[in-house]
Amino acid sequence: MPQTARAKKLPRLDRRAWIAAAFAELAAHGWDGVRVEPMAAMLGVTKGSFYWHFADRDALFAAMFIRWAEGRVRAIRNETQDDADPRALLYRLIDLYARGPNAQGLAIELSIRGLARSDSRAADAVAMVDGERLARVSALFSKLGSKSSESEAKAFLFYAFVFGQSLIAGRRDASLRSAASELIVE
Amino acid sequence: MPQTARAKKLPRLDRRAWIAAAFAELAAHGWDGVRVEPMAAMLGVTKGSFYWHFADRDALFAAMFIRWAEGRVRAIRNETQDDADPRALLYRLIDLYARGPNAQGLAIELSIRGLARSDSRAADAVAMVDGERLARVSALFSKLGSKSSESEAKAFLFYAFVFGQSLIAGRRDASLRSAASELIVE
DNA sequence: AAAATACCATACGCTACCGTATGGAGACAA
DNA sequence: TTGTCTCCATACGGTAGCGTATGGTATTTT
Repeated sequence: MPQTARAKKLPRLDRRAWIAAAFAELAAHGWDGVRVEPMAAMLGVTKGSFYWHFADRDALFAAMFIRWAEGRVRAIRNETQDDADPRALLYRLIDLYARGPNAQGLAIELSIRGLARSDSRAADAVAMVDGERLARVSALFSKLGSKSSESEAKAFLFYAFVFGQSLIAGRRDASLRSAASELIVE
Repeated sequence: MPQTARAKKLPRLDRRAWIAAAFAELAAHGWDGVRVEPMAAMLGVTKGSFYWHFADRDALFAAMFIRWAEGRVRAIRNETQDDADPRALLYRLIDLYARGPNAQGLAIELSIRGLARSDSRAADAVAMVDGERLARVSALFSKLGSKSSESEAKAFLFYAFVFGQSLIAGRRDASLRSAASELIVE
């Protein structure tokens, strides 16, 4: 019997497709959701596909760490490249990480940071991303007139706030958030 | 044959013992680690014990949410009750949540906050805790001379920083942390 | 066209748990 | 002592998912 091609047009999958699906599940249900067989069903294939592209489930995780780190580093570079007003850029960054549209990316970030406490590869990935982000934001504060040491402290405060704020309370209080933002940027 | 009492003296377990063990596993391996049979083995009993004290695994989770919320509310009340210098109290709170000894409690907190995005009971628990914490810290800033609205914003910033800082980087930079702390408390 | 290669289906064994059913063992009361 | 109640052991059936083995189809290469 024919192997029941899953969509007539059979768009063979590659690693990227699997990784993308894995990130979607990670955002929706955490690491518990990233399971081979259910994902295969959603993609309309079987495990056979997965185990051709990846050695095992752990190899998928490793690939996710690397892809996430690369993507985040590229993102922060783009977001801080245009030389607009540094102050406006900072506010834009806060919005970028706090607002609704990025809820998925935020969930992914928090999940990876959660794993980083026990998985060294995940820890390496967040260290890389944090290093780049802190350096970029620190540079912005320097442009605003802070000394080197002070701009580093402000950058640390800035990012700690951005992520901490995402952990606290429902996103009901946008006014509280903006008020707190002003306290940082001055 | 005798039922091989697990320690000669057989200290029967109660709900509290199970919940305590569950929190230990949660801190160490996340929600994935909170599993009935492995925990029973560590406690030196069998599942029979668990399913006598709890209806199922989900009932354990529910109990953990409640216990955690109650404990955290009690804790923040104790920590802000003595009327020492508000400024010193704020610095002490930062240390309390950031330093090493509380790594376990922090891991638990982050795990629960992670679940809160999909579990409404967990979300209720963190909402209760956040409400109490923000109220208490807001009161401290008010004592320092801030207006009502401003002290709320500062409390929000304060707690966002405290938790965000725990997510960022290894705890290598204590100096960065203290410098950022001063930026908040002034 | 034939052969090699890339990608996937099918089927299987295996382990780790969940939850249930039932029957004790030990304490405490009558 | 005899019952009753609390707490746990043992044993079982069931499911979900991991990884493997093997063969089949489509696609590219020669």
